[in-house]
Parts: sequence; structure tokens; C-alpha cells
Amino acid sequence: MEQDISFTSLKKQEKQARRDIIISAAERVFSSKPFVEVTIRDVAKEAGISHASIYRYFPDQQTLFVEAFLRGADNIIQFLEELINADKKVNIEKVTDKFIGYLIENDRYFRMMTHFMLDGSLSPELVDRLNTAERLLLNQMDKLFIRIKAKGNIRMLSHTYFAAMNGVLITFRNYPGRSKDEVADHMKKLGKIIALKFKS
Amino acid sequence: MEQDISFTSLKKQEKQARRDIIISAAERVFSSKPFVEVTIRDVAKEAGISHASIYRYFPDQQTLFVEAFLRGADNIIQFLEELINADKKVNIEKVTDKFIGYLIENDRYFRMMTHFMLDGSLSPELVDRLNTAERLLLNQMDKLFIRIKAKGNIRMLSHTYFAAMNGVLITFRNYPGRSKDEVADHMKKLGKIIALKFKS
DNA sequence: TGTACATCAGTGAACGCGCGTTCACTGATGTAC
DNA sequence: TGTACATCAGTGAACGCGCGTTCACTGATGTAC
Repeated sequence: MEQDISFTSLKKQEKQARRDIIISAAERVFSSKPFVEVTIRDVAKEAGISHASIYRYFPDQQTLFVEAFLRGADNIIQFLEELINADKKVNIEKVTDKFIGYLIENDRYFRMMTHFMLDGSLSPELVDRLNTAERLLLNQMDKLFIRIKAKGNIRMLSHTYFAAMNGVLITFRNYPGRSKDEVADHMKKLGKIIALKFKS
Repeated sequence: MEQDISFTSLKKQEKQARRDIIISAAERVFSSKPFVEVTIRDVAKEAGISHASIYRYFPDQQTLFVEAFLRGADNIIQFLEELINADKKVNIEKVTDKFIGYLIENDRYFRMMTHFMLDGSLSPELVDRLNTAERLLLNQMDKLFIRIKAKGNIRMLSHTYFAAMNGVLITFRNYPGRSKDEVADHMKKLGKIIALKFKS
């Protein structure tokens, strides 16, 4: 019986490992093209399996994409947490600069985030999970503002700061005639302006 | 001959009028569903014609959608211009509040704008036209900052302000469990925080 | 050890659908003589 | 005035494509006796 349990659980682990491989493949595909253009066939090809096999691990496309998004959201939150706790004296300019750099570097997170923010046709369950992730991110920003001793309604500041960051990244994403580096530079300059405004 | 010219030009006018009707129909459809879900068949139905007829007036879908967007962009710019010139003494809080209200009310403009900002697969010609419109909008914001005697690089302020506005509208568009009015209210509150930061 | 059976990952082919676009046609209107 | 023709808006049907998803099957592995 004990044998049996460990065999079964090992199988489950293996299945989970294969699931993870598919999610990672999905993340890679999301790096390479706009969210709405990513297909099940793309992900399967990237993972090196047949597209029909995806359905051994996920009931449908939406579930797979949500899993990939949530993993990305976790990474963003973790990065921001480390960033805020890195130094004894937190510096909002530095945090903003590095945060923008991270989101540019990990473009897929940003792609997925904006897609889910704009998509109105989400199941309530998904909206819930999305919202939980957003709240965790805002909690980190709250910590940032508390540590710089900001005045007023902290949560509202976090909302505004978060929205402004998103806006910079979305608005200048396709800055025509600029290289990737020039765009990053411009975004960081705007980020600095925002950081300074939120400092006082 | 003179007869001939006036007949021909009248025909052209009529054709243009029918084109305009289709564009208006497209705008109405864009109000009702996400950009990527709008089809040629939707627009045709809204305009009361067969979907094949669209192709008498526009070479392809993209051209029609771009025309609709540019008309929307013109409206936004005009609204902002009037807003800034409305009072003798311009008030950035008031301008921000009304501007956000306008974009919420005319949701289709915002939908189209964000779509085009995020879509990386645009023809260079379209990118150009899009950019021209964006620059006209930023020019208005420059005027705003000049009139409130802002310090520093005015254009960079406009970029930051514009991005922050976009961010607010995108980030809280699907605020779960809130009514349309509550969302508008929240956005305006965040807008006020931004306006105050840009005032000093 | 051998044999019949169960489980399940993996797959190529196919289904059903909706889309943008094109085609072949109709019918109304104006023109030439 | 009548007739043959040109123009063009409008259309239903069809084409070609790509997608998410399902199906029927194979083949490997483990289990029961």
C-alpha cells in the first residue's frame, strides 16, 4: 500500500512537471508576439509536443494562459518586494528605475498584464485571481510609500503610482523610429519625473 | 461640360457621404465591444448594408478601422483644446477631471487608442498617421503646462502627464465589483492626485 | 515466466466555426444615337 | 421616343484560412493471475 501511494504520487509529480514545461513554453511564446496572436499550436510547437497533447494537461486555452499569467505576476511581485527591501534607506527613484527596467526586460509579463486589464470578457473566477495578484502588487507599493513617509491616503498613492507606471510602459511601447534602448531610456526618464513628483 | 462636372462632383460627394455613414457605424460598433472583436460583418450590419458592400468604399478592414480611429482622435484633440482655452485662468485639476470624464464617456476613442498603441504590427504609414495625431494631442498638453507656468522640459511633462492619464484609464477600467459611476469616480480621484503633483 | 488486461501519454486527422475577402450576378440610372 | 450600351451600388454565395477542440488510434508501461 505504501508502495502504491508513492508510485501514484510520483506519477502526479511527473504530470505536474510536464504541465510546468508547457507553461514555461507558453511564457516564451508570450515574449515573442502579442497576446492575442498566441495560439495553442504555437505553445505546443515551443514545448515540442503535438497541439492535441496540451489538452491532456489543461481543459482549455484560457486556463493555460491564466496559469502562465499568474506565474508572471508572482515574479513581478517578488522582484518588487526584493527591490524595496534591498537597501536600508529606500529610494523611490531607484525603485522606479529598476522596476521599469525589469518590466521592459520581461516584456511578456507586461503584455499579459495589459491584456488581462483590458479584456472585459473574463470569467468571474479569473477576475478574482487577477485582482488578488494586483492587490499583492499594490501592497508592495504601499510598503514603499510608508517607508518614504508619504502623507495622505497611502493606498490611493499606490493606485496612482501603479497606473502611471503602466501608462508610461503602454504609451511609449511603440515609439516610432526609436531603438529598444532609446525607448527604455525614454521610459526611465518619464519614470524619474513621476518618482520625483511622488517624493515630495 | 459644366453640367458634367457638377454631376460628377455630386456623385463623389454622395459616395463620400456613404463612406462617412460606414465610418460612423464603425464608431458605434467600437463603443459596444472590444476592438479585436469588431468584424466587418458587425459594421455592415450596423450600417444596414451587406458586408460585401463595405469593399465598395474601403480596400480592406485596416483602412476602415484607421479612418474611424483618426476621426476619434480629432475629436479628442478638439475637446482638449476647447477645454484648455475655456477659462481665462486655466486650472489643471479641472482640465484633468473633465478630460477623464470625456474619455470615459466616449469609451470608443479610448478603446481604439490603446489598441493602436499596443499593436506592433502596423504599417509604417499608419504608424505615421497615429504619431501625428499623438503629437497634436501632446501639443495641447504643452499649452496647458505653459499656461500654468510649469518649470523644466515642457514636452517631457506632457509625455508623463499623458502617460499617467492613459495608465489610470487602462488600469482601473475593469475594477471588479464596481459600477460604472464608481469606476469613473475612482479614476477622477486618481486624476486629481496626478493634477496636484503636476501643479507644483 | 507467460498472458490477458488496464491505464494513459501522445498523436495526426478531422470537425465546426467565424473571419476577411472575392465572385458573379442583379437592377437601377444615365448616355449615345 | 425607342433602343442598345455603360456604369456602378449592392448583394448572397462561396473561397480559403486558421483557430480551438475532439476523435479514434497507437504504443509503452504496469498489474493480475
